[in-house]
Amino acid sequence: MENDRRLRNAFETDCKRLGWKCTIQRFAVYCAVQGNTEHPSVDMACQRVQKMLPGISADSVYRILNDFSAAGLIRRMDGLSCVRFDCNTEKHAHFICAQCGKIADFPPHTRFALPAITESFGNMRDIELRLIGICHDCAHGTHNKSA
Amino acid sequence: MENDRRLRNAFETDCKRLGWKCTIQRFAVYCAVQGNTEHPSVDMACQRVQKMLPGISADSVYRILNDFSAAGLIRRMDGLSCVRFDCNTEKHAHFICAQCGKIADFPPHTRFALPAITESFGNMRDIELRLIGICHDCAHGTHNKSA
DNA sequence: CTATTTGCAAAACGTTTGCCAGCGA
DNA sequence: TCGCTGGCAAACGTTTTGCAAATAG
Repeated sequence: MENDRRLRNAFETDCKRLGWKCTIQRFAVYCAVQGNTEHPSVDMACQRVQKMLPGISADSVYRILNDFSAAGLIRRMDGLSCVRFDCNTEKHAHFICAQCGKIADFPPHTRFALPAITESFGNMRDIELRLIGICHDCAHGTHNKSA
Repeated sequence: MENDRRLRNAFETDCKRLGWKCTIQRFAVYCAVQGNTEHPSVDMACQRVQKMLPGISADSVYRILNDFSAAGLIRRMDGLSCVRFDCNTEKHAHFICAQCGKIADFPPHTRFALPAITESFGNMRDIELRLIGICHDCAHGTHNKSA
C-alpha cells in the first residue's frame, strides 16, 4: 500500500537520524505504535507486534519500546510503579513529582474546575486527581532528602 | 505520654470493631501511619516501623498495610502498576479507569483551570495530569473488552 | 567484515502466598 | 486452650541485564 511505503520511509528516516539499523523487529514495533491510542503495556504491544512478526521475543519488544521512548518517539508513563499508601482517607488530589517520587496533598476541599469533556470518560466523584510535575526541590536541585 | 495512651485506645477500638487481635506488630504499623503525610511505600513504612519494633519482618508490614487499607484505615494508591506507553508524544491529560486500567486521552489543548495552590508544589508545565476515575463501561458493567 | 541487535536465559525487583510455630484473648 | 497472626521461604509477575549468535550496512 501507499500507506505502508510512507510508514517505511518515516521509519527509515527516524532510524537514520538516530543512528539505528533498520531491523524488521524495530519496524514491526514502529508500525504497532503508530496512531495507537490504547496506551499499551508491553504485553498489549507484544500481541500487536506478534501478529505482524510472530517470531519476535517479548524481550525485544521491551527493549525496543524503551529505546523508542528514550528517543522521544513515544512516551513512557511511569510515575507510580510501586504501591504507596495514603494515610489520609479523606478524598483529596495529589501532586506527584515525576523525578523524586514525592507525593504532596492538596487540601481536601480544593476545587478543581474540570472541563465538561471529563464526563464523557467516566465518573470522577469517587476517585482522585493526580498532577504529575516537577517539585521545587528537584527543579532547584535543593534536595534535603528524597521522599 | 498522654498521646501514646490516646493512640493505644484508638487502636484497640479499631481492632475490636474489626475483629482483630491487638498485636504489637499491628500497633507499630498503626503508629507509623498516624498523621503520616509522606504517602509511604512499603519500604518507607518498614523503616519507620522497624525503629519502633526492630524484629518485625517486611512481609508483615506488607500484610498489615494491606489489611489496613482493606479496612479503610488507610488508602492504597495503585492505578498504574505496570509500565504503559503513550504513542502520542504531544502533551495531554489522561483519564485512567481505576478498575479496568483503560487510559483515555483528553484532546491535546484542553484547558484545565488549576487552583493557585498548585504552584506551591511545583511546575506542571512539562508533565501531565491524570484523572483517576471509573469509566462508563465499568460503571454500567458493559465491557466489551478490558483495555 | 564489523558493530549493532536479537533471542535466550537468568537475574533483579517488588509483591503475594502457603505453611507452621507462637502469641493474644 | 484455641484460633488468629507473624515470620520464613518460596512463588509470582514484570522488568532488566549478560551473553553468544544472527544480521544490517
